[in-house]
Amino acid sequence: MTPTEGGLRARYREQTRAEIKEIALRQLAEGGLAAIALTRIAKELGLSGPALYRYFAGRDDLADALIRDAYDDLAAAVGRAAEGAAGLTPRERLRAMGVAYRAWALSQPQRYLLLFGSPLPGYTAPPDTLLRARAALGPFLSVFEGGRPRPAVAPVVQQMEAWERRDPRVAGWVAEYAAGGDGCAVAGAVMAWTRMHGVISLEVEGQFTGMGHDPRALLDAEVDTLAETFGLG
Amino acid sequence: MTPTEGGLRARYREQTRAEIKEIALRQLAEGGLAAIALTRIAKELGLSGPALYRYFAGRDDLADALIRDAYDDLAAAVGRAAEGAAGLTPRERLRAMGVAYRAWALSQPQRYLLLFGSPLPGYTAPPDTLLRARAALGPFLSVFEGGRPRPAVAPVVQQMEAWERRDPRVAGWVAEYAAGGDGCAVAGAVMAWTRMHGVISLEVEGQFTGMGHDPRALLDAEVDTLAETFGLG
DNA sequence: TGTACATCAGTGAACGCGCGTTCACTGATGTAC
DNA sequence: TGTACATCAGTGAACGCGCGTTCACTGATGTAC
Repeated sequence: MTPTEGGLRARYREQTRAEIKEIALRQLAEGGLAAIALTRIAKELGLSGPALYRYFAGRDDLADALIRDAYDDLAAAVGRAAEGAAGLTPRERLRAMGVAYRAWALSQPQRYLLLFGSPLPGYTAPPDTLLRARAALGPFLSVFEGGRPRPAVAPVVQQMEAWERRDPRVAGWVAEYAAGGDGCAVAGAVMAWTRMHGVISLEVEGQFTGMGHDPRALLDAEVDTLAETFGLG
Repeated sequence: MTPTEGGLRARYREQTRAEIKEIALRQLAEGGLAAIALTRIAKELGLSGPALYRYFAGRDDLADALIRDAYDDLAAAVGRAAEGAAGLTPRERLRAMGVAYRAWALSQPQRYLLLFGSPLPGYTAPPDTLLRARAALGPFLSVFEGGRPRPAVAPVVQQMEAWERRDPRVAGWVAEYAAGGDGCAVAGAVMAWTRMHGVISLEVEGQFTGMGHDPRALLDAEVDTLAETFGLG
């Protein structure tokens, strides 16, 4: 008998799974991915170590779940920002989404690094994370739709167009977020991603310590110059 | 008696230190920072574990040395690229240095992540790494010297100017690489850094897997648009 | 409504692992007179 | 040139640590007739 849909057991089970992930997130925040230890999670929950294997197949399985949740959470945060700026100009929407992206990262640095920091050698994320990552980037597509990119980024735009023609899943992804999307939309979204990551990851890692600038101003500059490069209004 | 300058013992000592770092670098390349283990280094060297404590005060001390070396190596690579492109236009020099920076990172990904990847919680790099990091960024200063930055980056330029006025060590740093350097030079160098890091770190971590673009083209686009933004020739 | 059975959550003991680091020591190498 | 001594490299044993994971098990909870 698989546990009934809304049965008591099934509900308790989901609740315990959630508690486990919650404690794991706290350990992650305090000491990074390496600090997540099933043994200590169990102790904190008042359970014995092996009990956790009722809820997760092992350490990697737990890590998978955390990564999935984090991508979905980030995608939701970016999505909310996009909705909130729905009526504004592309440039303003881009800025709002960039701010939301950064705020998400700063509020939980280790969780950001879980997604975009150094990968743990020997651990490979599950394949469906690719889709979740694209969902987080999706709202950026619509910003760059119909832009007039400058010649300097033309090669990237062309490569993205070719990619979209080649891979139907990509075309589907673009269509979902930007009905008339083209290579320009993909190129813009990817470049927004790399630029935000460049600033935010260094900030989150503390590499800006002792430097005389406001990281937020740096991010704004990146966003604005990107809007210029892609000819956004 | 401290070991004589060029004495036999001192030379052997330096040689063994170098061998230890060499093996540690190999372990780093294979499994990241977490994979560096004194025990296994000793075994590979044919020594007992405690023997390593003659050469390094402990694991953190060894990590310090690796980080110092890596920064110096990166700075040398960038410096060579700068020298090789000495006579060219600022835009061409920037591109040459960007290519060298990326090549260094790709040729030894884990070493790049040692410098710019997720920091190991609990470990703090020694203070002098700040100077070494600036040395690696130094050659970029001269590229942006005398540029005409667009309004979108004006806030960053102003912040950098204020920083330069406030902190004499920064002024010294700038003077060393760009005699007539100003806030524009610092802003350009920092933005070059964050943009390169954005592209290169994601590439090195494998985040571009399955995507339809050439990372090199992406880096070129970043470099070219940056040259435009700062009004380089 | 009661009973027999399957399914589940959780336990305690144990395995095996590699790690960083300290300690008291031995023997070789260099140095000072 | 020889001798006494300080300094160094390196050893082997040991400590203490926490980890992931497997296993056989007990008892409670749900389910089917």
